[in-house]
Amino acid sequence: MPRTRHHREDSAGAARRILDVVSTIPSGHAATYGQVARMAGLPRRARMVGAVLGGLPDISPVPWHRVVNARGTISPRPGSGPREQRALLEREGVVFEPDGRIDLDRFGWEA
DNA sequence: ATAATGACTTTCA
DNA sequence: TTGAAAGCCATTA
Repeated sequence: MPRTRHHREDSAGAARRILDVVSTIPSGHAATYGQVARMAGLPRRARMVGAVLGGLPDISPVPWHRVVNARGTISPRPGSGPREQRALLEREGVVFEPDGRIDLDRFGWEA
């Protein structure tokens, strides 16, 4: 393993912890990127959570669809991802308001 | 080493 | 409540 002097850990370790947290989000609920980052011990790294999820293979056991942004909406991105995400969440009983947001007070994950 | 990016978040008018 | 701006940080170029 290459030594990256003065770092607490490598990105692989961080990614692993992020995915561990995401894997813990219960069906029918959603957590925010920032929340996942904090719970993974990586405060202020919401963007990294998005990057890690974006790197998941098409078929993955990780419930990536249960992660939304702080506004309670599905973060836009090119491709069919957003549509698929909403479908998966609705399939679990998560309700979307007409403005495309979900009520985090109701469906947010409280660990 | 500098600059641009982006599945983000917080602040402010 | 809303949109713009600024803040943030690892990754890429």
